[in-house]
Amino acid sequence: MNITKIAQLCGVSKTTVSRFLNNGYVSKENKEKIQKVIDETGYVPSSYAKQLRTKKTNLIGVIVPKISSETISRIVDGISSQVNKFGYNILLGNTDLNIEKEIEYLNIFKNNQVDGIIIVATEFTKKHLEIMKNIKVPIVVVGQNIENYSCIYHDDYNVVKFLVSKLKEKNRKNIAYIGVYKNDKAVGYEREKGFIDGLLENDLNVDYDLIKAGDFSSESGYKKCREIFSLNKEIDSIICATDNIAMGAINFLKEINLKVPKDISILSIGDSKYSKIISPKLSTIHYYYKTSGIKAGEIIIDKINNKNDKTIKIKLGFEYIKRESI
Amino acid sequence: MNITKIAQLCGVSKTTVSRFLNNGYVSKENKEKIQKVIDETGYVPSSYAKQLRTKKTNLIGVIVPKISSETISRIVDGISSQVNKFGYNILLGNTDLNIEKEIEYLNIFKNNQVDGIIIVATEFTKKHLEIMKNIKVPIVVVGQNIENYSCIYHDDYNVVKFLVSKLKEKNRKNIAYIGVYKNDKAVGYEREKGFIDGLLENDLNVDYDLIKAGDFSSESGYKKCREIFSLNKEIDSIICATDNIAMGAINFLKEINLKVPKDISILSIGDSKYSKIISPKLSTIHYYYKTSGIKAGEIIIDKINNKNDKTIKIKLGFEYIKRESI
DNA sequence: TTGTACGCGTTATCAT
DNA sequence: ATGATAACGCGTACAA
Repeated sequence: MNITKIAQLCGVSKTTVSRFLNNGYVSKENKEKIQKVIDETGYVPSSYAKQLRTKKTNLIGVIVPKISSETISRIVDGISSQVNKFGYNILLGNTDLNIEKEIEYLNIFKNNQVDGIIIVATEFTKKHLEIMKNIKVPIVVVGQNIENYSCIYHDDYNVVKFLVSKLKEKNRKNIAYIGVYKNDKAVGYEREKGFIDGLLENDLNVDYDLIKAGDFSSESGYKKCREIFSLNKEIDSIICATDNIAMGAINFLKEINLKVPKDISILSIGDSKYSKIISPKLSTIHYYYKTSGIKAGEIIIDKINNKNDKTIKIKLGFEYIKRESI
Repeated sequence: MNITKIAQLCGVSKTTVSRFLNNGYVSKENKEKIQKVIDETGYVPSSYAKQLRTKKTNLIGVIVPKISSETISRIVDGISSQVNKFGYNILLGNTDLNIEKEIEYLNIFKNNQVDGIIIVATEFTKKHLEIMKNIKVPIVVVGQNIENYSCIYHDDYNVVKFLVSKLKEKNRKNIAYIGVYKNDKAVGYEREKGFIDGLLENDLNVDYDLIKAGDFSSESGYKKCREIFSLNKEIDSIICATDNIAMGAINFLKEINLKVPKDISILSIGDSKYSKIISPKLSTIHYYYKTSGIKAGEIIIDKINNKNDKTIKIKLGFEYIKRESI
């Protein structure tokens, strides 16, 4: 079934049917006639023919490192709810933390196939930027601030500085840090930098032995915590780059019979669903992940519809959630 | 840039370029020439023109109730990893638990736009089935067994029966159950039915006061647990339909100073990332969510490529993960 | 091995 | 208010 056949069944030209479908001027008579035939036949216009003609797909390409992560899936949730309102759908590029696949998806989305791209990446290499430069559709970056691109990100650097000051308030002075590898710019690099500068600003000693980096898992938190305590140094608190890491660390502390928060204070970032369920409940930072997805959706649609070429930067705030671990 | 211009730049016909792109016979000379021009220009064939011509989009429509859920995102992860291997991508339909949107997405995906549909729904209404009947592309259902459709699902009914027998082994006799509303066929209906039949098979008394249904949140688990204990009945164990619910229940038990597993045994289903982090670590059922996504991907691609019309049913097994809560 | 000519289903242009 | 016709960019019979 196609527009020509519908036109024949109605005894009108396909131009009229097309006008009917796209809200052009059609006589009442014909409107009714066409609607009836469409209902009877269950006709749906071919999206690819339409795309070929209009150069629009109503698709947003969303590139993410790992869809099965609470953080990422909340961002995607936000993007999806926002762009759906405007009739857009999501073409999902799940890269499984594989940088090659990120590049691959950028290439797939290049030129056509999608009307805009939202990318949530941990690391932007030269290769990324080179390809992105040659992409004609608008691009929005979520999670970090990349020069010359519209970005939605959190203030990772200052958040950790803030956490250090919270510990200082409680008179904690021997603070360890468990983060992630630094090629992750936001979670790895920025947060660790915030930690070190936070110590300096609060006149605390920077002991690089107490700064560890692993991956995003709770297992990593557990291991790194063990490493820290094997040094036999005095430690009264730990800042963890993510809730997951904090949970692993707490598990290790339980094993060596240290009480949180009496013996050791723990602070982390994420406010994950489980941070308020576990015991002790985590004192953590709430980040607006879903909001960041919504904002990214807003911006990309503005760029698409209004050919808005401005580079927009949105630094989202944060909320300190005090619970039991401090 | 299009195929005609590339052809001009190479001094060949566009047919030759098309053949080059689709692995047809082209002389070595021309192959090199064309490759060079493509590299220089960064040409990427127009996907919509190709789709219009071939009637293939290489897109799989994936409809899910909520992408920001550990269970769902693991399924999507599996689908994505599998279909990517065959050059397919995912068009994501996130319905935010809104049945109307499920119907909407089915309509969007109808006829064209995608080559196949994978749907993860909690409830299949008549309206769903009516639309699905009229969809020409293959459909695979994940999470429950729907007549006449290929399905990947878990054995929810027998899993809960199994859990009841585990409690019986430990001589627990007063078992409560916290589940979810029964219009969710798999998690709501099947699991609760398994619970009741499990009691009967083990010669245990069925007390409907001790069977509660809420939503999927830990808050619901907390509330329902409180309701159960407000009855002042003897209770020595609780089976929870999900890990989340179990975590909420455990939090309530802590508040009334009941020890898990000494006073109360807890069993649940899901083996979520956090079930092994919290204290006490949950004894739970491992479900193969990612695998179910992979299988769904396998089947849909088989259906697409081989026009395989058989209805395939896969009931996945489960694994009992004994930890500390029993 | 290569090229010509046509058609996929739609929308845009221009006349009427 | 309506219709004839071209064009979007590609793949593919068919002929050479």
